[in-house]
Amino acid sequence: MSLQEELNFPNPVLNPRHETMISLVLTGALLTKEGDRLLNPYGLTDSQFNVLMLLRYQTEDGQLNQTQLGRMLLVNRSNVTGLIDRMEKAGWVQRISKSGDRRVNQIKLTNAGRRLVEKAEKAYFARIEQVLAPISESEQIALKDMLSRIRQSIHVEP
Amino acid sequence: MSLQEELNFPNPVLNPRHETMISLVLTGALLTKEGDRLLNPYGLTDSQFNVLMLLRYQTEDGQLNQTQLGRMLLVNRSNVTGLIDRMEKAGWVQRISKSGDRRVNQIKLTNAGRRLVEKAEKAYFARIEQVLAPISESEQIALKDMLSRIRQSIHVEP
DNA sequence: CTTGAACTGTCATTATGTCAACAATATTAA
DNA sequence: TTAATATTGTTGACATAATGACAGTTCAAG
Repeated sequence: MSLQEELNFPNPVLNPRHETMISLVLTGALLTKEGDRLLNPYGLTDSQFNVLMLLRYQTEDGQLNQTQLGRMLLVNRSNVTGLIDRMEKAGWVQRISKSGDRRVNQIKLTNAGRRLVEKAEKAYFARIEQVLAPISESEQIALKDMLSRIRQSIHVEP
Repeated sequence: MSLQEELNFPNPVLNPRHETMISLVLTGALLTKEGDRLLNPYGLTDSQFNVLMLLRYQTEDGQLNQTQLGRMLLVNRSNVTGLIDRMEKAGWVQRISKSGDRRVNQIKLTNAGRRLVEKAEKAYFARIEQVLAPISESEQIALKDMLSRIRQSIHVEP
């Protein structure tokens, strides 16, 4: 199906670069929405799942502070306040004050949070397998390489 | 630069499918943020620019109703109300009641809206050229094809 | 023709994201 | 040591998005 049909456009997108751009943004958005849909039965949003996964796989000692979380999620640290507020209220993480730096909140998975992410990631990984099934292993490498080059190119000053 | 470095992760992402997934979502998010950054000097958000572009290039008669806009932007029509409210207040679009169906608002570019999108799209297209420059024409075709297959695969029932 | 279904736009609620400003705390320079 | 600078988390204002409910309108089945 063409991009034009997918988006209910009456006219084709003429500029090929523009079409590639739309295709990239659209795919990212649809994958995010699909993640949200999949995680909904677990009471999780996509952002909350990402926090749980970071605390599970991307810590030195099981803890990350809010600024580190913001950096890894690529969002402003002001967002992390509310995100952790809601997750703490749900009982999945807790704030622990850091000894030696009273500015810092260390965030840590609770047992409930760990159990939840273990369940949710199973469904998530299974769905990823399905969604990426039509891409062969060598294609996947080529895809990652192209995406990486595009991201590098964004960071170069316009 | 590896995905791990880009995201300030202390550990690598072990599952290759998961890494591809992260790469796709990340690239879409960064491109969207870059669009927002680029459009900011014009007083536009990414969503508002998309509305202007749809009204410029994807209409039969210069008009789209709010439900059509929602479908083309891939958002719920309830969001379009506020989006058009703000754009109408800014003077870029106007609501026109449809003769023959009193439920419908037809949305139309104003002259100010047309002038604005003509300026903004120049900067936008120029930036797209830069960002996608590291991808050759044949790579671009392969990329679009892979992305299209992934999107089709999302729509298949899990 | 009337009744019920479908569609359109709006609104409230919730969650996420931006940015700018702020107080508290740490760190660096003089 | 003191003064300037930087960092951390929070808050408020604003924009976007999903969902569910609603009234008004149109359409279709009977």
